[in-house]
Amino acid sequence: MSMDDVFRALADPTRRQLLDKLHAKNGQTLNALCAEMDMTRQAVTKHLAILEEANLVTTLRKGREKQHYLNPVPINEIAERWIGKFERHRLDALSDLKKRLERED
Amino acid sequence: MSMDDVFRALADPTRRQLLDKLHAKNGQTLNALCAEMDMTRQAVTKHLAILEEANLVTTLRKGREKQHYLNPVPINEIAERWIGKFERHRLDALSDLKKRLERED
DNA sequence: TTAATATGCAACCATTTGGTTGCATGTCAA
DNA sequence: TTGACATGCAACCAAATGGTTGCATATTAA
Repeated sequence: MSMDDVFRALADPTRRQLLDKLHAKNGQTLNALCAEMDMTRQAVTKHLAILEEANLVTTLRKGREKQHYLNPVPINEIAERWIGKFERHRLDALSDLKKRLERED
Repeated sequence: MSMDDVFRALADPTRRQLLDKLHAKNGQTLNALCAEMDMTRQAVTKHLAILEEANLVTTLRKGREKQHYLNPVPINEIAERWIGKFERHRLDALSDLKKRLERED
């Protein structure tokens, strides 16, 4: 569960897609997460194991099912590494502006 | 310069080390960045190319030298993807507390 | 002009990665 | 109890990754 694992876990688009799925609906089971994924269940299992190793996903066994939960803490720590607090507020303001402008199209 | 490139770039510890070096002192040249790196200059060049591709580093040619600058914008966008604004403030507060406690040791 | 310095390009190689298939185990429900 | 369902484990493979060496190019300074 080192920071190194977090970065490695986030490097793969499939794993980020899994995090997005959990962000949309937390506590999903393996089979649920496999839905609409263009690969085998075993491949998804491997990805989830890497996410769990990185502490980005927590699991809870419920009978024969396994629920998966997103843990946002490590992601926040990434931002803190290279962005000072005030600089971040500035960047957030910029980002907000950009989004507002995009909505006007 | 897609988000995919950003995550891939951050996945390698050597590249994160290069970002740390630039965070400590911006505008360093290739040779300067190679100092104390346990690999050949060519390897470092490749890493910097990947960081540049991801728009995490911007370069400026000065004669025969090439200066490298850190760009924090893409990193901020990572945090925004999975952390809501208010949740982030909560996480920041937690992180601050943790740091304060660590200082007391 | 010429030698030293700073960077660029390309071929090559070992290891890691992301995926597969095949089979095993554990749990629920009829 | 037995079949269906949810997940786990392991061997295998192609492609990507991170590193090397060797040589080329461009700029500065003596």
